[in-house]
Amino acid sequence: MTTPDLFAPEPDEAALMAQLRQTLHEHAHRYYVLDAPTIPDAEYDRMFRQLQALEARHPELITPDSPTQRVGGKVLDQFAQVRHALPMLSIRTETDTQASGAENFDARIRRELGLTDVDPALEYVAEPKFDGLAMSLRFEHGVLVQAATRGDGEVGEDVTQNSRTIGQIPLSLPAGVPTVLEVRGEVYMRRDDFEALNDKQRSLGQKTFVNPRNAAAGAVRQLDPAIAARRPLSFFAYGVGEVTPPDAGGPVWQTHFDLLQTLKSWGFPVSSLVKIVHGAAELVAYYESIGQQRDGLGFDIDGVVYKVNSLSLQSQLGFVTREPRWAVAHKFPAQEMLTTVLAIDVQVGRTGKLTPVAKLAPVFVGGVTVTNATLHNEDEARRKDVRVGDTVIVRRAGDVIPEVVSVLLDKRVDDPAIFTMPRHCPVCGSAAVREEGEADYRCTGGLFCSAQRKQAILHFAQRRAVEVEGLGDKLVDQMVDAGIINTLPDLYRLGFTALANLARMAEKSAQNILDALEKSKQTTLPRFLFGLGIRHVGEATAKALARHFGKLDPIMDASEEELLAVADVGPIVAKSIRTFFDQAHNREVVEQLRACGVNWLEGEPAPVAAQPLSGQTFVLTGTLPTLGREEAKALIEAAGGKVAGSVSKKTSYVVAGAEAGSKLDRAQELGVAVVDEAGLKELLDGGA
DNA sequence: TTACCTCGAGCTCA
DNA sequence: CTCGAGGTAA
Repeated sequence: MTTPDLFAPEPDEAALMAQLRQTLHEHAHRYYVLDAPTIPDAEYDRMFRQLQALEARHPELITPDSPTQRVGGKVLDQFAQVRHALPMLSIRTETDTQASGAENFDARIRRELGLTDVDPALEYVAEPKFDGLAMSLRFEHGVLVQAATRGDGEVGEDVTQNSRTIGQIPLSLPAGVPTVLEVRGEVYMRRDDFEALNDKQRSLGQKTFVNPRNAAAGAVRQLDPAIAARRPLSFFAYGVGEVTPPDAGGPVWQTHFDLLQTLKSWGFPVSSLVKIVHGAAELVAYYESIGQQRDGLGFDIDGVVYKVNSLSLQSQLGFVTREPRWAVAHKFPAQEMLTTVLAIDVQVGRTGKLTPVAKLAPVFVGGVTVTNATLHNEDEARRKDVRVGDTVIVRRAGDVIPEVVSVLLDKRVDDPAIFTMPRHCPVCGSAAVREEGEADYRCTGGLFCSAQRKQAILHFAQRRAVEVEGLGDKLVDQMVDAGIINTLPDLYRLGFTALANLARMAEKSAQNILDALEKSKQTTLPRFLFGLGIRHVGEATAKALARHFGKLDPIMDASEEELLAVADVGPIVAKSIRTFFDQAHNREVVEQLRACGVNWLEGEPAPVAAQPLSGQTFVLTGTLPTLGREEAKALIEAAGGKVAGSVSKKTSYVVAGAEAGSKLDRAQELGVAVVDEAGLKELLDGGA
């Protein structure tokens, strides 16, 4: 034998380390997930320190799944982007927040599956909808390698380091798990942990969090994992993403419930409130039962989720665009609170639209402090009859936008004046008029109105338009108020001194703005078009116009008829574009911007794509053998056709499926051509 | 719409 | 220390 290398680990040290890791994993699972520790904390700490000591001596033996690695991460300077192997889809929300809303889901599923009343009740899994943030955990060969936020569903942020600090997330899985396993679930904060955290924050003189969800979201977004580790987070698994079985064999699970049970056996926390239920009545009962338990749960939920249990039925049901047809989120009714109306302000938008906004005494509703609620327009304000001084019920509708539900009339005092929209713009004093058939009043001041000028500049400078980095609303306010900017081209004529004279604008900031302006000159036609702020021309239309014409001048000179030839441009949009470029001052702005050096690469007009169905109108009736209604509609529209709701002389074809109704009779009366699904497919292929 | 985190930079006071 | 901008999330 040669002289032993003094620094090599003894064989039994390596084994001891492996064994410590294993034991610590087991106890961590009992402690964090099962909430039933079997050894004293001190004993756990002793083993943990022993492993730490061994790892300090043999850093090469540290494994990424070692319990000591939960807090070892380094401070990041930003989160990396991660593309999800399988997109993280969103779940459709049932709009009816009565318990009976659950029946809609059951009815929809039965209809999609072609079941009748005599067929037996369907099996569902019902689970609470946790109020936290969605997370996807990727395990390869049983080791946690990546954790990502949901992002836009396709691409999220890599928050692996922070996820490792969450005790309930296993770092390694038992042998025999799939080689690739993505577990999806919700990171959240328990209410008691949230309270304790806020107590601690208070005692440290640091700011407290408004609600558990925001505290959890904040923790996950920490660049320093050491801070994240001090925020007590929890996790519930509710599904999977990519799964590659070791043997690459057939389906791993038959039902969603099996899947959850397996995840549980592998060490993931799965809610004990997850239940198998049958048929509409049990869905309703589940919703009611969870609603009653809600306050006592120890964590926040905002509803329940129903899923079809059978995975084969799930795949049979498939997806509508990005949402699975086999699941639905059923939220509890939005929380409502009483507050008073302090004032009704009128805001002026970019297009001059006047919007009444109720200024409210601050109330805490559904986790946030609400102080504003839009009243949309005069009719809406009158319909609700909101007046200054009124006591009103507010809620957060559809999750986010605060809404005045109603006025408590018996609490009204002094008979305040009915709200009327001012006939003059509150900012510039120009006449405000309401066109025939329109709901909105508009300030007629145009660019004379400083509010509209500000909005126009902000719109032009935003990221999705020409992007002037660092130019936000406060700065635009200052510049317009100081009179150093009036029109868009003025932006590019700004001098350093004029800028540097503004508040909080010293040399460095002024130079940054000038650099950003210089950079923004090189842009693209769609961005520029969008940035002009032509009514009804959003990003999509700007792109379509740019693609169709290739250059700006032909767009400025196009007749309404020529504009109508652009995909998705109808008479209203065409007229709006024409009106915009008919105004001399708008053309002047464009010329001056070009003269200031704003430029883009112009292209060639795109040949009008051969659209096999353009100009033709279809009406769908009955159930088609393979295509869903939405799918058929999308296919027809993609081929340039239109789908109408009822049959008339102008209808080109009626597409009839099984159990076609009166529309088929009407087609025959009018002599409209009738085709089946196969016939439709031929038409779709026809010109392609 | 509100809340959170992060960054760069200006302001304020020692 | 404070502010504004910019990003993310629900």
